Amino acid sequence: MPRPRRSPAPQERLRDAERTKQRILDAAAGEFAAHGYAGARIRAIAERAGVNQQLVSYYFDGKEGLFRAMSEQWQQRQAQISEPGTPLPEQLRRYAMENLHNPDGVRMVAWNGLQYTGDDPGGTERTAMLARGVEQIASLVGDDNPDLDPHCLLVMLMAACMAPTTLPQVIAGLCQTDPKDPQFVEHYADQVARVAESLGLGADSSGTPSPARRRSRRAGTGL
Amino acid sequence: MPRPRRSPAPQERLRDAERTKQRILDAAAGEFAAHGYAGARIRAIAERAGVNQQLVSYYFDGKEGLFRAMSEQWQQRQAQISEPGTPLPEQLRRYAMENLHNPDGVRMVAWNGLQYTGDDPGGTERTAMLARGVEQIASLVGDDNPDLDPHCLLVMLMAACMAPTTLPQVIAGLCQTDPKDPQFVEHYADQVARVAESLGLGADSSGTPSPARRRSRRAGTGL
DNA sequence: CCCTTAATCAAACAAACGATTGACAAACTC
DNA sequence: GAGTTTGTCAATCGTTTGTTTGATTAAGGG
Repeated sequence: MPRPRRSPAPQERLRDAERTKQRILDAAAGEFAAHGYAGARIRAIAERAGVNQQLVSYYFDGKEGLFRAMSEQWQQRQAQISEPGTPLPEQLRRYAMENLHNPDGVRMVAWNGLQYTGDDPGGTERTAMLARGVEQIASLVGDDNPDLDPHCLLVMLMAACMAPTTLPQVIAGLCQTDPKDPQFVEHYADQVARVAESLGLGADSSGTPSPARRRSRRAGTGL
Repeated sequence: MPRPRRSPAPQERLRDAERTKQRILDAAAGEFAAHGYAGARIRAIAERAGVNQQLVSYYFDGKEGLFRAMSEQWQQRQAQISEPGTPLPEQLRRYAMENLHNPDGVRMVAWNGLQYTGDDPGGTERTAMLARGVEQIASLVGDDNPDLDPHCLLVMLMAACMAPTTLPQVIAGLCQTDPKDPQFVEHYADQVARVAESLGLGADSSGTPSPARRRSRRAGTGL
């Protein structure tokens, strides 16, 4: 049995600063997403990460420093999930599905919104990503309905996508469903996409017709 | 100078349990709305109310009891601000204006959403109020677009209305505006109403055409 | 193999939190 | 007006919080 003395693959060391830092960051993401900044507990984060509580102060600048570091890394990842060239309704459908596949990310944005005091750690990337969406909207709805502000419209759609995470009480009361139920989230995501189509956003900038539409049609509204 | 010994108007007493309780409730609303449950401080609430901290435990069942009592009273008030018979776009415009006139109310709903664990203190009234909105939507959009779920649509619109409070970072980054600026909020509220109209919700159930539309028109969308 | 560096931990610390205690005085009862 | 009730407060308590200290041990370089 060959004993690898200097294996090229980094063998599992007992002490690895980078690995430990990442473990803490991941644990922090879960804890902050679950309870917000004020509700999160350093002890709980350390326990999740399986490390001593003191390491949080050792590697980061206390609770606030950890929160800032975690926010930046998180948003940096988050800003790279959008594929350009995808039709808007499909993009919205996918973002609404984040309520199911990445609820922590959605919650993070929501917490940051309520705790917003003027500075937005790592918000530049998200803004850049969203700006592309604004352009898509502008090119689609611009000549059709010149009184609609693309910026506001995108904000509305984004808020709408996040509703299963941000307004679960309302959904539970109104739809008589568990807001986390995969079937409902899928239904809701579909509805968001359909609303976007109804607003005339059903084609991407290259003129490709939206493939997501199924039985949806649009008769005269009488307006 | 007549000294009123038994004035019919309740003269200002030095000690008035009901008045103090209400002061605490009001202060609690401001504090909880500003910082959420975990971030709110009993000391700060007592300071806001101008009373001794101990009175919170005396009149209510600790922090949690105070939060519950405050939530119930708040939502009970909140559920009575909707005037039936108002066209949906106008109702939405007014609700979006709450971001300006009653930001605490909007923030309360948002905090409750993120902290939702299954029970919703006093959510029955809000559900009843929103159920009327669902019926309006159903009667308006039902035969026009049978694939749109009125429940989901109302949830989306409500989340969209709350965006200036729930997603101020996004608005600040995307619209280059102060999300609290009255001019912007007015603009945003107008936009929400216009979107509702574009979705075919521009008339109330009695068939009255929407009075809120100004320059908005509706050409063929090409769909 | 020794010695320095760095990663980790257990224990303790001061501050802040929510809650309790006991005293006191205004308001009400008779 | 005496006595009971009750609204209020100052002071303090036990707990939890985030952080710091000092010791311990793995890792790496000579």
